[in-house]
Amino acid sequence: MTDATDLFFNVFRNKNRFRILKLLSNKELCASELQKELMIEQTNLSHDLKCLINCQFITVRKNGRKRIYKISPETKELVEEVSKHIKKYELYLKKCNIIKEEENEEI
Amino acid sequence: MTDATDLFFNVFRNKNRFRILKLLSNKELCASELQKELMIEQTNLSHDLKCLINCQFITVRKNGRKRIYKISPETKELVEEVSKHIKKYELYLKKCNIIKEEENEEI
DNA sequence: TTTATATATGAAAAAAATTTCATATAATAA
DNA sequence: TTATTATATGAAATTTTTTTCATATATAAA
Repeated sequence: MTDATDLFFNVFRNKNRFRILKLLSNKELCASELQKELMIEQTNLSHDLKCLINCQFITVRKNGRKRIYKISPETKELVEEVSKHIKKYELYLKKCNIIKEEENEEI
Repeated sequence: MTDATDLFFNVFRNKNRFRILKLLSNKELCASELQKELMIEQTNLSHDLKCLINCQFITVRKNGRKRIYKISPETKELVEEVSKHIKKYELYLKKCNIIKEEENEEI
């Protein structure tokens, strides 16, 4: 069951994890900086960071009592490609939502 | 909460839905043909197809008692790009799995 | 028309993922 | 040392997704 496709989506499917990866694409950040940006619970963020580390999508290094997170070059490239596509098909994707909303109105 | 990123992942995150899109990238297929290829439950497939139709990632047309599914050109391009990336980083993604397995062994 | 084939649907059950909570650890400052 | 800051962890609770089940519908063949 765990082929490359699964592994890819296991990590990327999560909105917060994807947002973390996008932030780390710009520069290295520590957990508290990520927390401030993403407005998510500390403990929650910590779980997501662990997930990303397990998958080697990001790496950590200690600096005082902070931990600095860094995205891997391969993952950075991947995030940029996916972001590009989401942006490119934004209108198209938003249309999907309109259809869903119309469906809900019918009920 | 429903921005383009969410919408994108809502559809693409599912393994079966992604496999459907990959099959439809090659040629139009009816549900029973998809079922044979994917080896998934009829009712299950039907639910996934509905999801993809709702999002306009695929379209349907009737032909006798069969329904022929067709991927949209934009989605086809998107699937190809993501597939290309998954293939490119296959080894890298598989490493993630090894790490997870090692973690499990420690327990 | 009855039967068979192809597909859809909705609700319940099951599984998986995410969030919350309570607490732990590690490093530095006081 | 003790307190504080920064982050991690595991388990329980919650939420979301997927699967299953029972049944419906639509078309064509017999």
